[in-house]
Amino acid sequence: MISEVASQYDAKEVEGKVRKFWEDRGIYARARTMRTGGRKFFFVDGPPYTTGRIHLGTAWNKIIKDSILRYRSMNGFEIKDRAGWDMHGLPIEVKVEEYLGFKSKKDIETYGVDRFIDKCKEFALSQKDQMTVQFKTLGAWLNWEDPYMTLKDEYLEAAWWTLKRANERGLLERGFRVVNWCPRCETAIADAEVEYWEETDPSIYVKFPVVGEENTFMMIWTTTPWTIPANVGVAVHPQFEYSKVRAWKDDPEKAEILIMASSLVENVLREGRYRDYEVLESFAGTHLEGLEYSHPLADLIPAQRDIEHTVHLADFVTAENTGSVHIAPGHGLEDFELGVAEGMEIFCPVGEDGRYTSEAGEKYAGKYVRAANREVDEDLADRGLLLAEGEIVHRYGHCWRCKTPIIYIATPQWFLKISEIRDDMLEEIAKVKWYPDWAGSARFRDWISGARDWCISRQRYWGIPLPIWICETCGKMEVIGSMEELHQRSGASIGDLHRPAVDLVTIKCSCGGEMRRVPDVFDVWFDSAVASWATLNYPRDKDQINEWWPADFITEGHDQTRGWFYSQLGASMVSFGVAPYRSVLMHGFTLDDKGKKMSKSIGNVVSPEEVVGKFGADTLRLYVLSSNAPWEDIHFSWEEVANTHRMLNILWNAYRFPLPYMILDGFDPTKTTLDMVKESLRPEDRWILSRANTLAREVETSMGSYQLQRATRAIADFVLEDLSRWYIQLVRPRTWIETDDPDKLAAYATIREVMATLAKLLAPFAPFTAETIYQNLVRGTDPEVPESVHLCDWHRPREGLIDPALEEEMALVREVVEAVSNARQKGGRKLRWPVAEVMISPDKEIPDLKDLLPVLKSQTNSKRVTVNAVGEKPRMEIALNPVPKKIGPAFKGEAQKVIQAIKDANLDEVAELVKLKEAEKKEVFRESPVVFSWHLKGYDIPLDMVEFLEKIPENLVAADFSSGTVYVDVTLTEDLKAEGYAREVIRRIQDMRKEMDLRVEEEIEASVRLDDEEVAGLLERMKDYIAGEVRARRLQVGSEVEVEGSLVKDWSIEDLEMTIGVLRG
RNA sequence: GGGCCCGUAGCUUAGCAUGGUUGGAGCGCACGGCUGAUAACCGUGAGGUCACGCGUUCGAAUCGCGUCGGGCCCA
Repeated sequence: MISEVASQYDAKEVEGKVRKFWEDRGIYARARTMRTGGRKFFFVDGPPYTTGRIHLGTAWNKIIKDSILRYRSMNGFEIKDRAGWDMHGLPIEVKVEEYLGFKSKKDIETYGVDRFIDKCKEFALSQKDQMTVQFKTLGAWLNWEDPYMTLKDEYLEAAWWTLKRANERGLLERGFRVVNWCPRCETAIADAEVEYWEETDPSIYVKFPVVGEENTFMMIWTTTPWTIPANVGVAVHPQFEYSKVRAWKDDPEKAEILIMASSLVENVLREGRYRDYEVLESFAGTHLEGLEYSHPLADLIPAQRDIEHTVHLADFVTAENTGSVHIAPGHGLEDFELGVAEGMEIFCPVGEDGRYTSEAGEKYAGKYVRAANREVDEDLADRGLLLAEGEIVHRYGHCWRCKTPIIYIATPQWFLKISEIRDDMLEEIAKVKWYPDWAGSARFRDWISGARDWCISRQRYWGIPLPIWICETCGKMEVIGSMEELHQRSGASIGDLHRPAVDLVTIKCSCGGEMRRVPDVFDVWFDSAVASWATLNYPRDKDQINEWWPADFITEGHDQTRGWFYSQLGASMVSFGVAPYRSVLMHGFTLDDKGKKMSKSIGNVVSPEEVVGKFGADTLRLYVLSSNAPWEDIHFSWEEVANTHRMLNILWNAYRFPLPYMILDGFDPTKTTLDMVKESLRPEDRWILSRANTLAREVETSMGSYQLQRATRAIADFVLEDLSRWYIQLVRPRTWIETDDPDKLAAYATIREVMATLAKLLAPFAPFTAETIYQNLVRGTDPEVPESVHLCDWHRPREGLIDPALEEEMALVREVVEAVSNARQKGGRKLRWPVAEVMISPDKEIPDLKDLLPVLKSQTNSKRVTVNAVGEKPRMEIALNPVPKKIGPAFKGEAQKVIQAIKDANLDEVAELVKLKEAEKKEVFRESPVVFSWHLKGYDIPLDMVEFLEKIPENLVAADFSSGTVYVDVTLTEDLKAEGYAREVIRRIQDMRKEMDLRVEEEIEASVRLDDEEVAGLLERMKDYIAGEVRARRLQVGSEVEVEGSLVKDWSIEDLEMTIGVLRG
């Protein structure tokens, strides 16, 4: 049974019903199980971090995934699609710390690590649940019942196993390295976790006293005075030229000797407010190598007294500030590398809490480094070693969770030696199919080329514990790969692999000593890095991985180039030596309408709930899918969202329009199939069927390269242009036919077929609307078909129904109708008034329109349509135009008479002129030109003195289309007038029926009073026609008519007053 | 500072890999039309230094270089 539907597209209602239907009938699960045995499609969900709220970007991400998976499923693929959740790490720790009011790690220890971990877990799980609901609202079909969660034991084991593999392959290394360090969180953080923004910092120029040369200084510049206590060297560039200058302020006798890059001398002396200087000597940087200097604060920092300070050569030095760089290997990455290479002491007198240790000397010990900047400046100044101090605004790194400025300190950490497998990685990504291509060939490639060793250890609690045990006695190290292995090695059974339980497990070493776990946890990026096998429960489950791995497809935002695309590749190369994915679609970001990033502080954030609340999930889905190519950023625009919604509303109207008629006629598509009405199909029916299948082809092609915007735009264009604006207009009169006319049944069957096709094409993108249409028009009439549109096979284009020639013809017809519309407007004749003739004059070959002439006639409301041969035009009236500029000089005094004679020329005389002009045209091609003259009333008039003006006859109005011109004859005859007035009256009565809320088939009695005898007479002639159109049992028209009815209204038609009454029959 | 991407009407965009009639649409605006899809729909019109500059070419929105603005990532 087909049912009538709401007159407005109500997303909330539609989506609520469909969601319930899916749940009640277990449609999702069936969609997956029914494809068992099909070609496998392994999709790995990039796990969103469990923040509790999804944003527009994550919504878009899941919508893309869902559309592609639905499409694949309909195409017969057996799909693996566990949803994933990223649940460990600092962000949750920080939230829980805030919630508990903690300030440092000590608070956590006091509170109890076990209780803290429980809280983190609780937090992560509840936020996961909240987000699941939000994703489901979007219609995103993933396996939500059994998602992979990074906090599950089997997931932890996947990470453990991977690290064990890394160790077996010699890619795990413990190293003393300089790392990004958050002094508040007291942990190393990854490069990816550092957030940069502008910060004001000191900018100081410091003089380092050269040993053995009185009053001589190496000049260095720094923005981190607190690193001066850890200084152990100075670097200069071997190729730069340096100068030793004698500079003074007031008294030349009190001059100092300063060493710096020659090109920067002026700059440094200006900073130090020197009055004048002289260059003593200049030399290459190499000349300075080995030069010894003393630490400027050696008297305050006892440890510095035993360190030898010298100048070193380094390529990373730039010609800025002084051209000499202060080197503190304990506090800088380049410093550290240079320090190790040059055998410097790695001096790091700063603790994990960001405070100086006792090694920094009594004066500094216990002070927070950034707060000590001022004090270091003063101490330098007191010793006469501060040349200048100022401020600088520059980008500085911060902990992306707690926003504390990071510091660099040298600490022992665990690393994966990515630098050793970099080349293999480059080789592997070349085998991956990237959408768009440059995401892999340019962007990702660049990133990997610069890849460094990956610091995977964190000094935190809520994460996967590093499965590394070290013997306290002999230092032997062992990496454990699973819970079972841990049990076998230690004898201990623990219910949960998280801290702190795992910290207590000890293993007997072969030396007889006791092995303890290193206290670190994994960098949270390592969690998601193992997702492609963890989601298959590998290594616990050894079978699935053979069936599915590697992933066929993943898709994430372009920030994941350095994130998940990379971390997964790294972990997979370490474990398996190949890339974990076969194809990657990189998508964009959602920005605001001005192209700016959405941020809470600017207040331009739009949430997905807001959009869904106002317009519904299908609108949001179609909007994000169609607005851009997936890899471009979306500039979110409410206006465009509203526009998308409008399209859905039009689709809804197109869908619901035929329903009442079909119901009234008891239309049963299983009994009246398209095949059965084949003979009755009109050309326009064949046309819309052709268009629908052409559309299917376009959608398929676009999906082949993940051009979701092309697929969805093609569908929207079809709905608006072909279905709503054209086919529905053409088919309307046929639905009013009352008998069981084959013509009507053909229309019904066509509409149903087109809507069924459209529902399937729309299913991946607007699953709710598609389901609603399908349930009513397809499933509702045929219990044999699949229960849901999402259980259907994809609508493969039916080539037999595609007729390109017909599509071309119809395109032309539409152009002509448009042109006629244009001409009518120029001629002041509205469409309701029929015209006698439309004449098409092509100026080039056009397709044969024979089949479509009835369409042309009805849509242009004309009595006759004529198609002329190419170049043939209606007979023009020809006006002669004398050219006074030429006539004047030749005829002088006679000129005015000649001009008048030309104007007065009779038809015969004009005909002679036409003949001459044509002859002249041909003459051009001959060797000897002949001068023609027109003999008129005794004058010989050279032809260039007369021009033709073609004048369209009064009764015609013209308008151009792409292949010619249309002429519309707007002459009004009595018959045309009668019909025009009749249609005006019909339209008013229909309007009143509508106002009275009458059912389509209900009968009425109507009366029309007007004071114009002529028009009354015309209407009288059309009485039967009018009565038929408005279903009036009785109709009275005239000046004496007594108007009565349940509704009486006055109307003004073409400046003529009428009173119309409608009585419920 | 570096890499990759983007910049077309007030707004959202097509076209750009393979340079070639007057750069297409939609929304919004103005005017008109249609009417049992009706809080919908259709036509016409106005609206463009194709971010800017230089170059290649007979010819550039399209190719190259540079500048500016935006995004992601890095330093």
